[in-house]
Amino acid sequence: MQELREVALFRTLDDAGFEALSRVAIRRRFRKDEVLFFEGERPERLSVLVRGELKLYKSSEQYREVVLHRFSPVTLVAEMALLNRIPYPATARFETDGEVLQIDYAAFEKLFLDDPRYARLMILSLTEKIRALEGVIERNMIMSAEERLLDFIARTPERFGSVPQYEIARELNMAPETLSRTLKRLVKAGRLRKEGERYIPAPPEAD
Amino acid sequence: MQELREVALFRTLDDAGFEALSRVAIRRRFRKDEVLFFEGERPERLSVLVRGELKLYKSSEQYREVVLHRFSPVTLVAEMALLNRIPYPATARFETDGEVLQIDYAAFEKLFLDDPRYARLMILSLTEKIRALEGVIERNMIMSAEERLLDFIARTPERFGSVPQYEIARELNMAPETLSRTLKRLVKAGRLRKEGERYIPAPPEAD
DNA sequence: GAAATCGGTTGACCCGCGTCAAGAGGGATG
DNA sequence: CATCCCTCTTGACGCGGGTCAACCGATTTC
Repeated sequence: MQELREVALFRTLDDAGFEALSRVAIRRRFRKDEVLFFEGERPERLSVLVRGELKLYKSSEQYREVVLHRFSPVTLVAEMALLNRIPYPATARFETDGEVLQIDYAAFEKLFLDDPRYARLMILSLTEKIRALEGVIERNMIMSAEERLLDFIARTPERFGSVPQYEIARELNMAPETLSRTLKRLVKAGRLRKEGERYIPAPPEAD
Repeated sequence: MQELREVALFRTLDDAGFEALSRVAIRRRFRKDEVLFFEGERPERLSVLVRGELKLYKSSEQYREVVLHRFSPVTLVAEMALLNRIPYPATARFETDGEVLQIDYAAFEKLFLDDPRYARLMILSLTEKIRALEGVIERNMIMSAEERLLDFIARTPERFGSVPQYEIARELNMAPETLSRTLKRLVKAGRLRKEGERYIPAPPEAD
């Protein structure tokens, strides 16, 4: 249960509180592609991701899928729904094998709701989620595929070459074909340079 | 300054606190189309909308525009940015003439940060914003124009007739032409019935 | 009563991007 | 060496929805 110590929220606990928390926490294992919870389900427990990659996404009958978050350990998952006792607004699915620790709501409430430090941390965690959602909107509704790609290369140039392109395409929410075409177009327009597997942004100067 | 009493957050204040708040609050008037703050600007003050309609939106050079919120009085605006001292992630522009009360950050901090009730209310306000953002994502990325329209009619059928259609189109984030065409298509397909100015959902039964 | 205005409709067209299908290169494996 | 299998590329095509422009009533204004 040592992983619990890594969650900022739980650092507010004294040893007795932590002891109590450990007693009620349940460890659950998941395989790749298994679902932690579905959109619309009612949350019963607080989940803490301690191993594996977890994807939180919305989807429709029309097969569209929008990834709201990709969680890496160690982090709280979907505390918003739990706090408000509302159905999960999205589905969480493991992208690798993974593990969560779950704490039932009653215990969670007893341990935290009266602790003033808890509130500060919860506010922090919530503002993080707001920023993440704003990022999703920014990237998927404001930016074109081309802008998204340039932004991605500027932020994490090392991903090219270390990971297959279809993987990058998924992260960028575009078809692999679109990625390939966009790369080619940008190189031809002189806005990117190809160096081996990598692509680096070219300054907008004529030579 | 009586409007301040209407904000949930400020109800936590005792009379002395409220008195102090009133002394530091500044009232500012805005005309339609004026900007309260721009995306990227650093927040200095907490703004409370007390009159008029305020639109919070993101936009890009490619002229795309996504409305994150439409605020009606009385409500806090963009407290997230202020809390985290980060630049505003979006632009706020008045859609009608309006007024805000502004409280500078130092005063705000002094009055609230130590009040435990404040934290609960701030958490509430933040979770509201998260839900709103999730709604934006749901409506604009998951739903098609048709689904958005049906959803809108199901929720607020009375808007048709009481407001021009181009207005409704803007709320639904689609061109007026698209709205007109979609309405026509749905009526022809028997999924909507037109009653005067109104449209009502038709059950999916053949007669 | 003619002209202007305004909201809504309709057709033509375009753009971004997804999907489908057919290669093209390059390791691994027989 | 030949054959798979992967990943990436390329072309053809389609779909949703935006934009432009013309047009159609219904009111208002002169």
